[in-house]
Amino acid sequence: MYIILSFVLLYILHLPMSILNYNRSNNPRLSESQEDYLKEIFKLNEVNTTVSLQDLADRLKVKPASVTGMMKKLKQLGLVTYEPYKEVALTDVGEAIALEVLRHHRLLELYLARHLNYSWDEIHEEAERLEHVISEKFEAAIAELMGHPTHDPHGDPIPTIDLEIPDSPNLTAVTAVKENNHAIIRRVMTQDSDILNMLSRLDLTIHSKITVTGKDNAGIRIRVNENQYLLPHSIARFVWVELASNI
Amino acid sequence: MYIILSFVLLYILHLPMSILNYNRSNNPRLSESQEDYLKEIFKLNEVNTTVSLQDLADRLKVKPASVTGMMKKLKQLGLVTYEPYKEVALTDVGEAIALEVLRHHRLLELYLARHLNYSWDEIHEEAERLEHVISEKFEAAIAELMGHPTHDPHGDPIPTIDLEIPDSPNLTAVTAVKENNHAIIRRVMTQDSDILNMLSRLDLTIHSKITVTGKDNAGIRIRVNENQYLLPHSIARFVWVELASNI
DNA sequence: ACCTGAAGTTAGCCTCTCCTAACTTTTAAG
DNA sequence: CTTAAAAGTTAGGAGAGGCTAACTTCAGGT
Repeated sequence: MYIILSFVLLYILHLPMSILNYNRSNNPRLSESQEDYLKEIFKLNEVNTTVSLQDLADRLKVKPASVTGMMKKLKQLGLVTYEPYKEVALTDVGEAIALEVLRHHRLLELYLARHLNYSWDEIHEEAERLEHVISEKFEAAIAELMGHPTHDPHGDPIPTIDLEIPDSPNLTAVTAVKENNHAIIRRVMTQDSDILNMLSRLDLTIHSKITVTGKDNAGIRIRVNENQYLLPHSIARFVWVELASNI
Repeated sequence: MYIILSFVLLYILHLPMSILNYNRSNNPRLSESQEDYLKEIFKLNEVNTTVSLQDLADRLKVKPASVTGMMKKLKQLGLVTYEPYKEVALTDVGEAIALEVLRHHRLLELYLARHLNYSWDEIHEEAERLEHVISEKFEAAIAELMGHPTHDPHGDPIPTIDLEIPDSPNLTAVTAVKENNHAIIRRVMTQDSDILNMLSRLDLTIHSKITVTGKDNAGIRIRVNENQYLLPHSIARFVWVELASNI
């Protein structure tokens, strides 16, 4: 009864229905698996133009057959668009849910680092489990406590409460920086704890100031705090920087 | 290989195997359901002499048939003792796991209250979901941050790292306090948020000092901070106090 | 000692998410 | 333009954890 009334009210007020969809608490509660699928589709979509089921299967560590099955279910729920043998994409509602989960994840990563003394190679795994179970109240509480931060400890943007992705500075791959140029590390696009751990042992973390001193086919040579390091391509490819004129 | 070596080492050193069992990280990872069953058996066992499957079914909001099924599984895993048509009890390993989950729960409740401004009627539900997914590191971090507390916001004891239940003061049911006697509230044995919410609106919370001013069959009359209230039996029965000679 | 109702069990079924194996469609290389 | 490899689908099944309905066992009151 109240539900019907709400719809009538919405119609009278000419409000877009979509604002309802974007409020996660109004959506049917999804399983953790389903949230993971949506989140992964979103992340792949940021990198690739098109999302293949194979990629999805690799990232989620399941077999392609399982992905096909889940895509049918998510389509049924109106969260993805998909036809057999075609690529997948999120609907607006699906994307909203993905962003909500991503917001939880990244807020949690920052919270763990700032308030519970986690190092940046430990936060991902813990946030991966917590992101599905925290309430809106928990989300609001930590966001408030941290002053509504815009980026997590890896430099990844944290979706706002309205599920917008905040602007990031214009970034360059560190591998593309010219010799003798200065730069500030702004984003490290991996969650591999060995790599993160190694980077921080070299004093390389978000906001570190570096100078590129040379490049060869082994990797890229940089100076940080008076120290010289060779950053192999296998690691350098994850590091994104903001160019700086001086240092 | 290393595993075999560890066992050999244990044998040489004559260490009891059981110390391994008591370390949860060495136990096979249980499902959230299984953890909930163990926790509930433990809590029922604290109150009743014997744990019936019916009680368990009620507490877990599940049908008795499901409990029978799970008991078989937990027995298989060596976590409970049980024969058809007989009562259930935890084994030492089962109890250790129950205490570990309870420790997570109660530490989380206190953490939410102290650090994220949750009121005591909101903490239980959130902790109920988080308790299963936090790591040992998370547990250690919040325990450390709070100075290894012994009791949660409802006055329930928090099992120590070694899974011992800390001593609590000798408590009396508030309904058993004599007229004109003083007492301090030390434990409120319910998680019902309506009741908790109502109590805190009356300034009744852990460590509140009260005086019993009268009793009749509607309930018990008390004074708190110059205010007089009637506490109905339906609520008073959850409140446990420490007797105080003066106030 | 018996009977009845409560407590507990069993069998069979459901949904969820994953799997394998065999198949079909798409794509890209020659 | 053909064709083989890659990508995706289908069918059938596993196991976890619920359920209902029908059954068995137990325990208390007369």
